[in-house]
Amino acid sequence: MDMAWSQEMEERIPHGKVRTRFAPSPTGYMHVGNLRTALYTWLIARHAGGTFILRIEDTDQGRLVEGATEIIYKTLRECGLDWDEGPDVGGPVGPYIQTQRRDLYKKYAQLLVEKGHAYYCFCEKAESEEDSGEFDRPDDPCRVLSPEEAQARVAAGEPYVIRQRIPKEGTTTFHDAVFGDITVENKTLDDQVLLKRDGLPTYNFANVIDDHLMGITHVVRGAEYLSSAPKYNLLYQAFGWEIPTYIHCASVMIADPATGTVRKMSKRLGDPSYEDLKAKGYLPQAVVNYVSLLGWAPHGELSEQEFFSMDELVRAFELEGISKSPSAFDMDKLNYFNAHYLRSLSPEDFYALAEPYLKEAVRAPQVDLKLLAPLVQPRCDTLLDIAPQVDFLDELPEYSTELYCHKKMKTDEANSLEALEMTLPVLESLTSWDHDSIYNALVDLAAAKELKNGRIMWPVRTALSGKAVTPGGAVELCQLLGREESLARMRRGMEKLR
RNA sequence: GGCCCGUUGGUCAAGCGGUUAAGACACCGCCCUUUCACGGCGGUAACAUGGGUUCGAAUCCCGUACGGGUCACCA
Repeated sequence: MDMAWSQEMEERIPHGKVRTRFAPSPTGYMHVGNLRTALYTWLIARHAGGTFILRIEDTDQGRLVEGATEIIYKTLRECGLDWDEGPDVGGPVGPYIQTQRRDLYKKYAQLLVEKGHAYYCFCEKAESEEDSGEFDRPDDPCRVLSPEEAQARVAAGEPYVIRQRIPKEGTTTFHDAVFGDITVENKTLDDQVLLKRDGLPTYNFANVIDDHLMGITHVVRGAEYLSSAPKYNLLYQAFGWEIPTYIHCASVMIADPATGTVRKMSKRLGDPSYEDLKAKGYLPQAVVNYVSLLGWAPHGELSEQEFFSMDELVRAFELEGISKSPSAFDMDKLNYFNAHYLRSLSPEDFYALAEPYLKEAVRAPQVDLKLLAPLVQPRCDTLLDIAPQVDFLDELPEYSTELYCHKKMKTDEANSLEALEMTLPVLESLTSWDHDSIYNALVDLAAAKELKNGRIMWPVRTALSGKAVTPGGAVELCQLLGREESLARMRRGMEKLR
């Protein structure tokens, strides 16, 4: 057989540098667990000054989702995970979409058949009902077909798959950078399908072929693939190829309030995708930073650091820090990270992000959103927290006069009315409506009456907002609402208290 | 069920034979303060379990329990 094609492919493989790949299936939104895998894969490449490749694994024609590839691109871009080679940017070992590599897999599968490490199978598609309760698979009769007979049936046009021929005896050991050496008995491995009836490769086969032909040095993936790793080794050995470094990452779990336990994250059960989190007002940097620490921890002197810029992450990321045990995604902690990133933003940057949310929530024309933004900035976990804090600016809500009673401020309904009555004329006579003028007027009034500031401030704030909690206090609210609206709301408060 | 993997506070986790077993989130308390936040200070809380090995074990070995993964012509 002419093996020139094989030689040719080999020659395209880049050597000498770390090369990693993220290889998602375009089957929908990007899951938080996928994002973490992508991040670790990218970090390993960047840390080593290597190459990061994007490959689209679309061999399951039945599960393709329209637009999913674009979502993958968008998510990676927003998270700062740039790729050096991929479907859109090309590269030396393309194409980077598996369905465009179709013929390749078939050739390699046939090569394996010739070498005796695989065989044609003409059996009907096995029923794979998980609850069949049957775990033992009978020997495949096609395994013992003579090559001649198999060839003849193929030539006759009979549909077939190609299966890997796993040795019945012995053991296979593989090495994983996270889990160490793992040995299994070959008899526990089944003759997995390599090439499907439709001529496309299975995930397990396409991975080995592509990872080799693309010169991948470090294979990063979820621990759910740990048990198929021995079969990969057998495949690499059958081809005589060098085995890449495996890096299996334990699953990302999520608390299940229904059962009070944790379970593996799943999109099907409504667990958060990157898109979901973004829609819920989380920042990409916060998500990336938080996710980086889910199953990895920096070592040495960095072990107490939790906030990392991308550059810092690239420098700090070491395989040794990857955890063997699954970790639970914790919304509280994500909130903490998001709040931190939100607060770290410059006023300008925060305003740019918050503006659409502020505009949506506040229509009153006199409210200066640039004044409002810094007040809400330290009070938000997510951008979605903005609206409910500022809704009172448009319209004074109905409220109970009990709001005027505050133990620590020593206020009650009676003395609040008095406070408002004495404050109103002071504010009415104010010639300038800026922060300092208002503040000084109120503080001076309190001093003149020998009252604690709170005795004045609390009633004013309450009258202006009708809420127990507001961004900013009495002075800030006066500023935001403007003179007329502020005075009107104070009069309204006095009416209610009388 | 077979095989494989895992197990430090509620959660993320440091630790890699000798520590008062870090730190963070959450929770609680105090301080700051014109509310609430922010910020500061402090507190509650952990090595699944039983055997070894060792002068000494959260760290090494074995068993048990519990949890997870896998056993598709899905990835």
